This record gives sequence, structure tokens and C-alpha cells, in this order.
Amino acid sequence: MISTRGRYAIRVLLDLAEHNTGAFIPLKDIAERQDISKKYLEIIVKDMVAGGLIVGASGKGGGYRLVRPPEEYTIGAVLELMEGSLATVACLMDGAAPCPRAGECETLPLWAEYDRLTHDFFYGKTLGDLLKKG
Amino acid sequence: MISTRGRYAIRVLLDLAEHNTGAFIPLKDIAERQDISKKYLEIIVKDMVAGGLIVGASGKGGGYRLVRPPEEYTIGAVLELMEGSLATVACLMDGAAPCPRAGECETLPLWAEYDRLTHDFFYGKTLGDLLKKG
DNA sequence: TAAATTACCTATTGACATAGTAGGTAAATA
DNA sequence: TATTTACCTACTATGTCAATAGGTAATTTA
Repeated sequence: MISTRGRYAIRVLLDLAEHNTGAFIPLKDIAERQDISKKYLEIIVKDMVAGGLIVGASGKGGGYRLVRPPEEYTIGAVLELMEGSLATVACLMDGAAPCPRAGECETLPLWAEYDRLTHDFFYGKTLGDLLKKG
Repeated sequence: MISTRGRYAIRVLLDLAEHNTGAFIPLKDIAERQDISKKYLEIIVKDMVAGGLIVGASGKGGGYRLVRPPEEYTIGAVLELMEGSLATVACLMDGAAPCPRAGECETLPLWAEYDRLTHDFFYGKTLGDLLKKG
């Protein structure tokens, strides 16, 4: 299941895109609009900054801002950053130890196919696509 | 992420299908072949019996058996039983409290679409499909 | 009828993730 | 200098996951 980390991150990005005036947007405003605990969002946006999704500026007039146009943010990349991985089973995770049964495993192709489906779906959507629907 | 409960359940069903002679198959044999703790499998097959996927028989000559031909087991139904839900986000879970933001939520359509994709994928596959590949 | 085999039952555990909260410091602006 | 804002470390309650432990009940075979 996709956790709040990934889901809130996308909502933050959408909020930044929709209120983009060129100026920095304070997290307080985002938290109020999105009705999410500001303290919890702090943890999430910190990782978003570290991952290069947004930039932050301290002090009065500070806040956060997108670094690219919305069309250049794929949902897949955002989720992968925030959730650690987009993998749907443990044996297909990025740094997972290779399963000794992989060669004979009759279920692996199923998970691999679903993984591909998931990957293609989320990398085929951008922040811009979500905006159009709003 | 799909947990061992769902993944092991499918492997148990596959094992039962492949070694089906009409007789009951002891869990001990399945656990050895699949290299999964028998004690842990006990918990899993218990739920599979409760969910009507298989039947068990006690005593010597006992074990477990499928109740239908493999083609009539959809992977979706198995996973839904074992994982509790196939939902990919909390707000789309079966008994979830309705989200007060659902009407205005810009991300909900994304999750709903992915949910549909997931549902269709797993309900479109049966145990029989996995056997053919082996 | 006794022994063996098997399912079936309740309870417990260690490790980890999730979704936060609490209380600060540093930086920038007016 | 006061205010605003990001940024930092630490803590916590709750729950899930993946088992393990130690039994009882049912059934067959010798």
C-alpha cells in the first residue's frame, strides 16, 4: 500500500504548482490548505528537498518552490523517492538479496509482470496530468 | 507490498495443484518442497480453509486438497482473502471511513485508476495460468 | 486398542514501519 | 532587533509482519 509519505508528497507538489507565483510558499500555508499536520509535513518536505524535487528558503518570505514545470515531474519518480521503492514484492526490491528459488519460482513472473505494470503506470503520469483534471 | 501471506498461499495452491492425485497432501510435504516453515504455513492454510479455498482432513492419510479445478481460482480472490484487501491506498479500502476530502481530492482519481488496474490484473489471472508457465 | 500421523488451536515474540509529536536552532527579512 | 520561516534531533504510540512454542483433537493402521 502507498503510504502517507508518497501521497502527501504529491499533494504538496500539487499545492506548490497551483499556488505558484514565483515566490516561495510557506509550509504553514500548505499544511492549512491540505489539512495535514505541519510538523509531519516537515519530515516529508525535508526528503523532497534532499531528493531534488523542491527547494526551500529560510527566513521571512521563505518557503518552498518547484524546481521544474509540473509536466517534468513523473509520479513514479516521486513515489519511488518517498516510498523507497515502487516494488510490489520483497524479492523485486532494488537492493534485495537475490532469491535462491528465483530460477524455479512459478510465481515470480506474475509479480514481475505486475511490477512492470505498476512502474509503467506511475512513470507514465506526471504532475501536469493531475492538474488538468482539477 | 504483497506480503508472505498472499505469496505463500499461492505457492501452496500451486503445490496442491501439481501434486494432485485425488488424495490429501500433508502440509509437511508442502512445507518441505516449498522450503517454508511448516508452523508458519499452518496459520496461512487455516485461513485458506476458512476462506473456502481448500479443505483439510485430520489423521493419517490426511492433509489438504483443492476444492475446484485450478482455472477457477483467480489470483485476485486469493490475494484479497489473504491480504484482507487488494486496495493500494487506505482511502480505497473496503471498510474505510469515507474521506471528507474525497470530493475535492485531486489525487483520488489517480489511486482509483491504479486500484482498478490492480484489480483487473489479478482477477484476470488464475492458478491455471501460472501452471501453464511452469 | 495402542501407536502413529495429521490437522487444528491459543498464545507469544522480536523486529520493523507508520504516522505522527515535541522542542529546539539557524537563517533571512522588515 | 523582532519576526518569520526552514531545518534539526529525538521520542513515542500503535500496529503489522513473520514467525515460534507448545499443546489438543481427529483419524488411520498395525
